Amino acid sequence: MPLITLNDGKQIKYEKPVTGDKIAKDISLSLFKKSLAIKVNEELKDLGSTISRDSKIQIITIDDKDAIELLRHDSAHTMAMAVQELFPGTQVTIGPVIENGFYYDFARDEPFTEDDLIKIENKMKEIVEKDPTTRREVWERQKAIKHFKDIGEHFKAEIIESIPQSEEISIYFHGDWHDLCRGPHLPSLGKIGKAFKLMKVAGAYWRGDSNNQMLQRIYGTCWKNKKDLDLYLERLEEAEKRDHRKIGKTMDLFHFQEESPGAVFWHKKGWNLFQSLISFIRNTQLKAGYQEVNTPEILDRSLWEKSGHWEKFKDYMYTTETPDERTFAIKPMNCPGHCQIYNQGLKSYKDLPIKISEFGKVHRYEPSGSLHGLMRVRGFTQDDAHIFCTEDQVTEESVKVTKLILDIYKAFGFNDVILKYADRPKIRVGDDNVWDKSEKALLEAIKASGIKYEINKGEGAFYGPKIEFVLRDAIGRDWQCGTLQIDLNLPNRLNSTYIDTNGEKKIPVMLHRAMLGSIERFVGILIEHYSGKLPLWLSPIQVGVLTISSEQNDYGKEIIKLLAKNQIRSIIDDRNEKINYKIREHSLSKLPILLICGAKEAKDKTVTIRRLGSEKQEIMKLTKIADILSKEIQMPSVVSK
RNA sequence: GCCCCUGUAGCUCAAUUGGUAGAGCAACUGAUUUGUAAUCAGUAGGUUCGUGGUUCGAUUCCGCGCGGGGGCACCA
Repeated sequence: MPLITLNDGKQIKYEKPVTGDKIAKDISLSLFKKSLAIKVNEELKDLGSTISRDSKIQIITIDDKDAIELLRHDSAHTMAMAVQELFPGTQVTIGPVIENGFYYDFARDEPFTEDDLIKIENKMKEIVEKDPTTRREVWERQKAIKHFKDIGEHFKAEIIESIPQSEEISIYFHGDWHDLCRGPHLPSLGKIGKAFKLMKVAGAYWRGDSNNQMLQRIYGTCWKNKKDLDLYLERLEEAEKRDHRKIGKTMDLFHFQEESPGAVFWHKKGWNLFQSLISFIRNTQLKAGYQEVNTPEILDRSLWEKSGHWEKFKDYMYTTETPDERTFAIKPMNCPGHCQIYNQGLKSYKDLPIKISEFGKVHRYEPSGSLHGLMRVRGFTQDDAHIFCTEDQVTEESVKVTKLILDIYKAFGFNDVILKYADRPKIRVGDDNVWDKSEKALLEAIKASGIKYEINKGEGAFYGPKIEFVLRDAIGRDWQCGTLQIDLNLPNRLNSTYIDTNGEKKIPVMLHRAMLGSIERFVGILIEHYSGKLPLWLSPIQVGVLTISSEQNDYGKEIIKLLAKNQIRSIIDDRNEKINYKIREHSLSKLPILLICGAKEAKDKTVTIRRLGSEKQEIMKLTKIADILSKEIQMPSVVSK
């Protein structure tokens, strides 16, 4: 005799088991018409499911947070239905809900074309219009396997075989069409509404394994109403406008070319930006007790064998044979080099921690399909550092690194950061008690930061646990940049030691850390974050002096000389063009400060300032300008305690 | 690496059933000396990514290679 408690506290007593739709109807007919599903004791279920025990329930309508997932899941089914109607013989596999939408993976020999997508979307609209009702059945496992094999759905049969025995095999019917599915689903497909759109076709491996067959994945998006759909599409457009590849071209920062895929040609403005970042990091970490070094680009194969990288990554390393028949690898990382510097001379516990940093350029032969503008390249520069310390120092050092990284991010306006913590994997090196210590140290560092974090269980490196630093940009996208890893393995392999208080040789713990990660990639992230409108201190050109007519060209040259003396990066535009033309051109190139000088300014020894994004004009004395601008262009100062 | 799409002037894009390429912006030249987001006129600019093939003829159709894009897989 179930006693149903609604989320407003009201209770309804039923004499026998009751379905969700009955409850909704009993509350009000208008609610029933809107209802999409039911939450029973916090678990989302079909509206038609039966409740036989006392339960706390909530009727889910389009206004509930959970509704959108149902809509997207049903959209995936509708798409599969449409595909199978239009392209008989296509096998369905899986079709989950993802952020902003859904996809479904299909097995079909013929590729889907852009035109097919339109056809499929139209067919989906037809299906939604017909509004087929949903029915759930539970099948006996063997019967289900046989059924799906008989109708040629071999992937589905394989999925059923892998479902744990404890779970039931539920089949959902939408009208005549049916699919194996865990559910829950909407009462009928008409409830999906009209705010959906198919986005793109892509390849995807069956079960995410590159050894398996490649399937065709169709991505779609679905929202609760047209307005939300339009907002989403606008957001995509906005992201496209910010694309660093596009902005990088228009701002003349860098380019790529065929002869070196995945390698950046930095133009003078891009390189200036790049160097500003390095200066900032250099200043900040020198204050935090790091020593900067530089190690060889090319090192003998034997060192990589010793470090273990050869065995694991040799297919992704660039190598070179020299005339004396030696094999060298172009460094894919800096740590073995840093161990060599550490190893020079005997170290005492009193010397630790030793923090070795390098803006090391590394090369990795990344898979061709993974290359993506500055975000994934084959040659990149890390703001890398390795901290050699005793086991007792690990916690303190981890806390310091975490704090330093978060402070650095704040300087760019990245205040929304999350941490991902990955602990010991199944296959690993090192004693469990050292793992215990390392994991504890990292967790303490995370807790000390007060930042929210996620745990990636068993995802740590084979040599130690790690934290990854993920920042959220101005339009809400997440980028993984920094990393802090505890390494219990490499110092041992490369014979790094120190003498402890008892005069015994010990192996130090090594912390790997990068803050921006790849500088190349970070430049890309910044371009997209700021949409090209870089803060003054990062702008390759900070000030443009624009003359109104050629009469003021000498005065303009006087100004840029003054600015250069004060290390303000400036250019003069003394072309014979209208002021409107010059302003437009430099505004489009995202030049932050324009100093306009005409006859009036030249006479009064002033300039008129116009800042990017504002039409306000401000007149300033030439005697003050250097002072004011020098202050404004200062890079942020981070003192991390 | 795998699947699909794609590659035309410095940039953004055109070129009807296959008939050896065209526009805007930029560049260059000249005129204009200009007051807060495009002054006017003229000139020049291309082995249509490379390479084979089909064809009387290929930017267009086909094969291969390379690059780029969207995903998947990978990411020390």
